[in-house]
Amino acid sequence: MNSLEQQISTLAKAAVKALYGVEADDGQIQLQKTRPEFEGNITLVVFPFVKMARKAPAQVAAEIGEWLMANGEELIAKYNAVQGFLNLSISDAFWIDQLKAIDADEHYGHFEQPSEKALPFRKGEGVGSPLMMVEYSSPNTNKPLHLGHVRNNLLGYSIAQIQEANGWKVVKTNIVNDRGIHICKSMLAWLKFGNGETPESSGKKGDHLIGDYYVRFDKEYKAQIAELMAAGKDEETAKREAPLMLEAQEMLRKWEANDPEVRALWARMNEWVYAGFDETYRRMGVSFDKIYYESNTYLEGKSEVEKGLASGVFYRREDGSVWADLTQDGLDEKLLLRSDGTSVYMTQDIGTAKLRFQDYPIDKMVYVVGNEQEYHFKVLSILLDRLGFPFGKELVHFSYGMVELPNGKMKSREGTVVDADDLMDKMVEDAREISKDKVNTLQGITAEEADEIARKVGLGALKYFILKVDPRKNMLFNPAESIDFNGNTGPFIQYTYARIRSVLRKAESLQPSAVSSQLDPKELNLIQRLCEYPSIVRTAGDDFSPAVICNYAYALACDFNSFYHDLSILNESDTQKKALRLLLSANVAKVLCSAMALLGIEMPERM
RNA sequence: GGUCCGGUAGCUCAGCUGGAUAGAGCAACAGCCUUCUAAGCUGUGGGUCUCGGGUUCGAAUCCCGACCGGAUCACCA
Repeated sequence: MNSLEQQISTLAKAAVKALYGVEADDGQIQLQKTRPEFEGNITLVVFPFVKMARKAPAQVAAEIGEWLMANGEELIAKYNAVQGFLNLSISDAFWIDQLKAIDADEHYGHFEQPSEKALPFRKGEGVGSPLMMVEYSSPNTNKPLHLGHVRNNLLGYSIAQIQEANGWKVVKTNIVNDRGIHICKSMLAWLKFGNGETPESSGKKGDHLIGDYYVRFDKEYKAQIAELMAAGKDEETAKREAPLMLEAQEMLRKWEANDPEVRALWARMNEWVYAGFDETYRRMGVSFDKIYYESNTYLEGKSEVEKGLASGVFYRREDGSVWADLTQDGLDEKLLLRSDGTSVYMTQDIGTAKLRFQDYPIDKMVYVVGNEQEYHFKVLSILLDRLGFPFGKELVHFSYGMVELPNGKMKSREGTVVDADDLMDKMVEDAREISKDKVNTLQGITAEEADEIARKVGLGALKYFILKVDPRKNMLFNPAESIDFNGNTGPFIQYTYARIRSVLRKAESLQPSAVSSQLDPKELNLIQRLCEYPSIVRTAGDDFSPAVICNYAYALACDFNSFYHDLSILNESDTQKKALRLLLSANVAKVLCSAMALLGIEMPERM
């Protein structure tokens, strides 16, 4: 609730008290933005008072309207009552004050402290902002990043920005799954079929090179299975006994036993992958404050499980495997250590949590991981809590939906993936193509500037396309249809910004003190929109939803374009009106830029 | 089968803490550039908000029940 809503709310309560002698509670004060087809800015829904007034809704609305006009201290300029809706027109002076306040606030829309709703269990104990750790990306090191990872990375990065704006100290982290059978598969295929190929020798990006051998492994493995089945084995047996699989498993055992050769190869190939990932991350514009590797955390997890075993949180079965009993919580029993003593995913996550908590005073832990792992995180939350991690019980699994292709899910091994690097290339290329038609507006720019614009716009289109969808929902990506640059898109918002910047470049300095005191409806509408921004940031933070920011930025850009179309800024002869429009435009640009920054989208000065 | 999530225009999606005649974009059609960037603006057509009950002044929104789609319930990650 912003200050206007607060003021109206207080006045409305007083009106109800004075007119009908009843104390209205907060839940009965329902305010909404007035629909465009009616006159007014803010609307009070009076249905809740109809019973206590024992009058027709329209009459109640009119009575409250009259009272507010008489007692509203010039805040309310006009009112009209339509059925049970009381539409209030707020005075121009109020809006102009709001605009000046927004202009004066360098960090408009950013908060010092998290909202009440988001406050953690350690409330008040620490000094300064509470700390939120956001884990995202978390790739396997056997293949390059694809569109699914892109959604994860963009959501994770954006959520981190949004929470920072909401007053959290945020640590972005990445847990790299750098060990396991999948990496061994790539390693083995490379040894057998690679002929010593390196990123340098082939010119391939390291992660792509490794990914190629992962696919190669699968191909050869399937051939062996087919061979065994042709020789009379059933499928299960063939899968289990295929020589390549046995070799890969042997390699994993050697890795766990610290075999120097296997470890050296593993380290070398992982380095190739990291170099490739770094490039993709840099291009995507995401970053991390701290990176953990599972090869370093899984042993920590084992010892945590041992401790839990000693303290009776877990139990050991006859075959030596270790389990947690979650039946009290309505869940199953969960394996933590296999009978051969090796760790599972859950074990590693416990170990990672331990190290993280040693490294940072975490108040809130957020895992950005797909919705197929909801059960896993439900269990992890309970286990961390039982093991005594303060953030365990309230950990947030920021669960998002899959990215689907027209023919279904993406599968790395089957090659039905949209590669992250290719996709970014394509987007930037498309942006460059489109801007070629705009030579008249972009004349005189250097090749570097043109590259920068294409990069920002192409990536902006991609990021907005992904982030505007409610994270919880599955989303569809059709590679055959290119992502739009018109309509409800990133470039639309960037274009709006570039237009404003162009106007501001041509204008003299801003003079907030010399603005007009009269507002055109389009101007008022824009100011009102700007006023919504802080509460939008709060909602996006509380709900973990970059989509909320997207919707807002789009609405703001729409409002501005309508204003821009109807009213002249630089050619306005009334200097006070001109000053107001410049001030307004500058602040729309500021808020658009701020909102897009929360999405990780950069704004071009011209396009 | 149990649990969780989703179903809104031809397509992609908003709206969901109950409020006025359910909104955008794309696609289709018709207009607007001698004037601050036309990646823009304006208009037209397009809906059984999956279905059936219930709650109430009022339901796309809340509750119950179907149906459809997805995820998950591994000594996988």
